[in-house]
Amino acid sequence: MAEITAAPGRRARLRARTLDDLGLATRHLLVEEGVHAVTISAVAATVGMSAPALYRYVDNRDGLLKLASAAVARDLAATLLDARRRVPDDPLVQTLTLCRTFRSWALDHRREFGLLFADASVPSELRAGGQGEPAAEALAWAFEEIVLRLWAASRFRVPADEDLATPLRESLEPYRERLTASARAARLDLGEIPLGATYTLLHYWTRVYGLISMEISGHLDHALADAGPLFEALLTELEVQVTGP
Amino acid sequence: MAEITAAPGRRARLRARTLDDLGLATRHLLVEEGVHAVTISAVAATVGMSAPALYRYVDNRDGLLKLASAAVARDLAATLLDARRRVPDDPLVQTLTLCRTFRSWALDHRREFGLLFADASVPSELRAGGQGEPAAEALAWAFEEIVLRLWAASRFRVPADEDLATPLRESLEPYRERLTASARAARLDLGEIPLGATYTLLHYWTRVYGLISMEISGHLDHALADAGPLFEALLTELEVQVTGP
DNA sequence: CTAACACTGCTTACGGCGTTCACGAACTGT
DNA sequence: ACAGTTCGTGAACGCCGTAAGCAGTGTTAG
Repeated sequence: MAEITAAPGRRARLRARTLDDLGLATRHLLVEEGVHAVTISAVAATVGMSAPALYRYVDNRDGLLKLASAAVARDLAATLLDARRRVPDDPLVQTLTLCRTFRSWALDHRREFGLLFADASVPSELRAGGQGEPAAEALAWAFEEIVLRLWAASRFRVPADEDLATPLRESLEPYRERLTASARAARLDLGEIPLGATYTLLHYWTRVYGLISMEISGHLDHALADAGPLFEALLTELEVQVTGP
Repeated sequence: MAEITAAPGRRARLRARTLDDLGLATRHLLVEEGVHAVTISAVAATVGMSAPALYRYVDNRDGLLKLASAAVARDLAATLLDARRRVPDDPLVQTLTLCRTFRSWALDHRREFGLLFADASVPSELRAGGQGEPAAEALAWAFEEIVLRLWAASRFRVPADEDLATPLRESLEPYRERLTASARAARLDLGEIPLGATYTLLHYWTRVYGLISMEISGHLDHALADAGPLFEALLTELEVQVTGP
């Protein structure tokens, strides 16, 4: 039920509008009052329908969250793309911009951030991208893509293969393949990506993402009033890694 | 209501037993079926009472989670203390042990981990320690304490004050004071803790905690089948930092 | 020892929520 | 104009959290 593929037409457009409205209303409730306030009846009331009517559009309550989630993911993607477009076509600048933009977005959209990345309530079911790609993966790829570009452009220093412990090398191998595939799909020609580069990528991604998510979830509150400077220190480290000491 | 301070006696002991049972039942449901399965009636059924009877022991559904949360926090604390006790009295060894133990515990107790640290559903209300200290803070302090001890013992290299950007220095200052106070409370005499040491502390704590929480919430799945080697690489880095290159 | 009290658990009851269903209204293509 | 699809409604069910009143049973003061 729900999700009927309709031929394009006036009716289909109306349906799409309603779906948008539902996503919007859901998101509004989510932002203003939290996930617990996202209830079928509340959303229905917001868009001016009766509760059961929503079932023409979504399968259940989680469907609403999925809807909002997709909208939020689009919003985040647009924000990141936009920030990147406003900035010189330099991979380093773009990398730093991406990180900073992601952090500000997260700080300005804490509950949406929770919905997309954190919430354990509906785990791994909420998909954002078209092909069923979780938002977190799409975001990771945005980071990976620009850092790979950065690496391709500057060939910054990365650990040599033999400096990586054997189990680490083995666990990175599939990751390198996935990166190579993604890069090819994005028409990025990088030749052979060294394992050290994938390690460095993961290193910074885990730190960037980890720091932001800790900040959002309040796990840094006991130490810092503002995690901004710590985040900037991280970016500086990244910059030094790329431009050399 | 609930939480009546009773004089010690047979009845009080019975009450304590029931509270334990409730925590246990809650935890069982949480682990086996997820947070959503933790419902007043389900817990009541598990312990063989009628649902309203639970209100003699907790204020509401969240009270159950609080109960379980406290039990889980005790369990984690015991696990960590125990692991530390089984290991030589060397700060470096103990630090590494603490980190590894925390990670294994988290992997073995994903839902409990979510309850203690992640869940946005009942945020910042669940307190674990006696004085209303969130579990995350207690855990952070466990890490901080041993690393401070490690620093005191080996005075490993940390960034000089002037190598830290000014805003970072300023944002670390209150943290240093809090650490100094905590250290004093724990009868750890360290003299003046340099800002660089607090930075290094925060650096590794964010990486350790960030990595584990990313692994648990599945945000590394797209890259690694097993984050173990990456985690070990992090610990190696910490070790190198301490013992020197 | 017994009378008053505190504690515990039960039944009953209410309101809110998610969800299903059967019905009618409105729109669509022919 | 008609048959079929789509959309929205009100009624209804079951589950859940929670409140209130009632009835036993341990506890304690006289």
